[in-house]
Amino acid sequence: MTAPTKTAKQSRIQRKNRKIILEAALDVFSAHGYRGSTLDQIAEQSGLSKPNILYYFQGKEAIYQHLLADILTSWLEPLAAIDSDGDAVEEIIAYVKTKLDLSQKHPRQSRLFANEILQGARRISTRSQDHLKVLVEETADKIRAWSAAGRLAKVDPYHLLFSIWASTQHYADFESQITMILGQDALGDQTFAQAHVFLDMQFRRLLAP
Amino acid sequence: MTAPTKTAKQSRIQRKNRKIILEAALDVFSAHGYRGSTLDQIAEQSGLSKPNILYYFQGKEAIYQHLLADILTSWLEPLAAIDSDGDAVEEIIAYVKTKLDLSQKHPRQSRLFANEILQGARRISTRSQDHLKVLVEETADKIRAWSAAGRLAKVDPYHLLFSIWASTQHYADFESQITMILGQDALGDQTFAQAHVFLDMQFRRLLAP
DNA sequence: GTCTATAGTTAGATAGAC
DNA sequence: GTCTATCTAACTATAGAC
Repeated sequence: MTAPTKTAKQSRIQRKNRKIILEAALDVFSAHGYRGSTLDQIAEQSGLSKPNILYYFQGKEAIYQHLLADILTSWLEPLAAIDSDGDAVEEIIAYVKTKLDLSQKHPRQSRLFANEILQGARRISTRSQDHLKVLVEETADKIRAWSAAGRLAKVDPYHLLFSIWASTQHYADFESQITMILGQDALGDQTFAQAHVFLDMQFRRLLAP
Repeated sequence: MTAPTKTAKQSRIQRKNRKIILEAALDVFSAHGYRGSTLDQIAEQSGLSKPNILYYFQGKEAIYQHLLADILTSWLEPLAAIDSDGDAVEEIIAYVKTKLDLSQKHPRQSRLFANEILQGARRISTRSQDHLKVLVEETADKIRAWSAAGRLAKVDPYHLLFSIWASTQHYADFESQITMILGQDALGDQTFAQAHVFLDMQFRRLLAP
């Protein structure tokens, strides 16, 4: 009778069903966006009934918010991991590779996030937005320090980050266009290996001091 | 009584109202995606009534398809304009600038297109998809020829195009994230000038033979 | 060519039996 | 915990008066 909440202790079956629902919802939301997705689709994809889904989550928005929060966290982690004491070029090149790997392994998360940003980021809390901004600011400071120390070419730190995000996430977000061009069975290990070679070269040439 | 079609002769008032509707629809579709947009929103934005809109267009999908076709055309034009007899690096650098300018001047078109690709390009006709593929293939040939002639660094032509598309369209498609980071009044001439300096440097360093 | 009224669907969410 | 049945709201589209 009492609906489980995020903080309450959960039984094994509760955890399992919540996980099933979130997995199905990630499929649906990433493919159709928030408004384009329906509880019916999530119900069918998960194998649970619609009322049953609403027993585990307060509503459509609550499911979406849960997914979005998880994605934001995994999105920000690699940024914070950039080590200002490490080798400048190698740190950034490693960040590029991490982001590209995320695009390959978690394309649905990338697409859900892209959908959200594309439509104005209305559903991202001010709290999360501020968190993102602070982390970017700290990263920009690291990059500026490296540039000033002559360990990195003099580049605008913000536009460098935009370029890295854009060119790595592109492989997840624009997957349908890439398969349109490279062929149906495109986005396998081989294509990502080629992408890695290309991006590695692009950013090494750009960043060499 | 007889609804105007695309091919039929149109009166001045018909052309004017169709234009008003398409302009309003571009606002709405680019901000909310296809499913997230309603005829009510387009009606309010255009100042026309909902039935009146359906007098000029067969339905919601027809309006969207009209916009999408226009966007695909303007998207492909600059690709075809790359001149294989021109200076290799300068031709590609000019293409980068053209794409960046398109992002600044037509962000709504870019976002509508990004929404469409992101959600699987379901509404782009096979005809248009083939057209895109052929044009990309021709451009890849030009790039390979330049590389073979030593006028361009040896780079994978497809991943070069992906990188250019991603990094230029990013300024339109991820506008809400950019303003989140750079501040509310970010996407003006100054930011685009900085982006141009950055991308110019990035692709010159990459492409120098 | 434009309007009001409304038909016909589909959506999110709830009630209450089991 | 899970189900069937249902409420209410929103949406696309059409009918028919003016």
